[in-house]
Amino acid sequence: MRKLPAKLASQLYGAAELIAERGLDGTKIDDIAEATGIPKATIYYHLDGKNGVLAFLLGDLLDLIAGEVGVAVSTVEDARTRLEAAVAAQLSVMVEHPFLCRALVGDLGRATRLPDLAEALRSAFYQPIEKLLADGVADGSLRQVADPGAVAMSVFGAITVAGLSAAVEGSSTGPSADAARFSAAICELILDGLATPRTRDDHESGERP
Amino acid sequence: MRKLPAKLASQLYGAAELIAERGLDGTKIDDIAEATGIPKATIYYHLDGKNGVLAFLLGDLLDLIAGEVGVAVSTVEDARTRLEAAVAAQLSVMVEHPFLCRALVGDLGRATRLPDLAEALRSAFYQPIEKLLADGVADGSLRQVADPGAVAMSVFGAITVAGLSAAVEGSSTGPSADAARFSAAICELILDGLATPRTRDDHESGERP
DNA sequence: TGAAATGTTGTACTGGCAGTACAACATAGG
DNA sequence: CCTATGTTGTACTGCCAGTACAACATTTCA
Repeated sequence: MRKLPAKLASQLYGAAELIAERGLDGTKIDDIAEATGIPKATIYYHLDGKNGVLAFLLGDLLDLIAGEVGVAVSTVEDARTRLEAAVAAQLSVMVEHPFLCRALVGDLGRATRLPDLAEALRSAFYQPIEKLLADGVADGSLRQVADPGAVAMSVFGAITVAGLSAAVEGSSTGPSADAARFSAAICELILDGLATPRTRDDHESGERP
Repeated sequence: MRKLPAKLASQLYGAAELIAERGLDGTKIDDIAEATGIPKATIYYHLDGKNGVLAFLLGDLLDLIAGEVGVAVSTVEDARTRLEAAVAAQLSVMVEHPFLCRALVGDLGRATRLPDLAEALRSAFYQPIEKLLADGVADGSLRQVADPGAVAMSVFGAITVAGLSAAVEGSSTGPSADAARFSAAICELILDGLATPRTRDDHESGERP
């Protein structure tokens, strides 16, 4: 069931929009066959049914994200700069694959129940961030926080939800402009915060009860 | 659908864990009937099938969240303080209803395709935040940002994903401790940001001596 | 009280669709 | 040319959501 021929793989992408639009449940195997031009029997020959189709498509997306983020993160810059690059990379891949992102969010439950995908999700989205935050504390470019795990999860949420919303909504300005806009907004938020300077000073004397 | 009798409503909650665990697809109507003690025919008499069950459960959760957050937001404090209260309120409801939260995230696609729920989702989660950010700029307790919509979406993501993860993971310390921990982490992040003070000065020309 | 309205439930059935079985056909490569 | 492996049409199976409906229960109110 592994190593799908390249031709079939590319045809399969034709199913992404369908799945994004109606969800996997609302999509019949015969619809997928028709939309992709791959006969039903052939789909079953290579893939493990509907879930297999989803797993293939999303696995690809996650690999792509993990790859781009991986590149963005492996520079010699300080962690803060790499964090900005990682945010931009993740958003850019997401915005360029709106159908896959919509399929992902729409069938998130299924995706997390497919063992490989659950792990791929984690390593594409969450882990790079967790690591960057730790690096940042080490190299002094990011603040030490009280609960790094919880903060990493929130940062992950901020980026991912923004990315999904960008992917879902589409835009007038084109994908790369979108990615840049969201990326700037997220970095502004997670790096500088929303408190006005006055309020910030109130806090710096004593950390918290 | 008409108004479900209170007794049935309370029994229906027995289905939440099932749905959270296996997803709505993996849950047969007969399983729901057995788990709740409500005969299948009765379920169909009152509700619109499986989706109806999900819609009822999630609708309830969203109302609860919207309600608590609504209370937290309607004080006379400044927007920043109210934002902290709203975060705490949302997390506390989420952590207290882990099964419903897991069902929500697992069947997010379905949920967003159920018209009432899509709107309820938006008004429970996103809108209060959007409003608070605007209020904060007005009353000076929060910074003006370049792209308020994108920032609101990210804040929404930070809170919601953290809440979901708290709900999914469960905890050793008990629900209210969890909510407090995450709430503190999120506020630290979205109010003060992660950049070290040195780096912050690089950005805001005349802010601090 | 009694009878109509409304709700409750068991049982039996239907239809749609995922997944399977398999045979016929194609193609590659050794 | 013969065997491996891949491709595809067709026909079938089994599961399960949803429906139909009749029998029974409870509430309402005249």
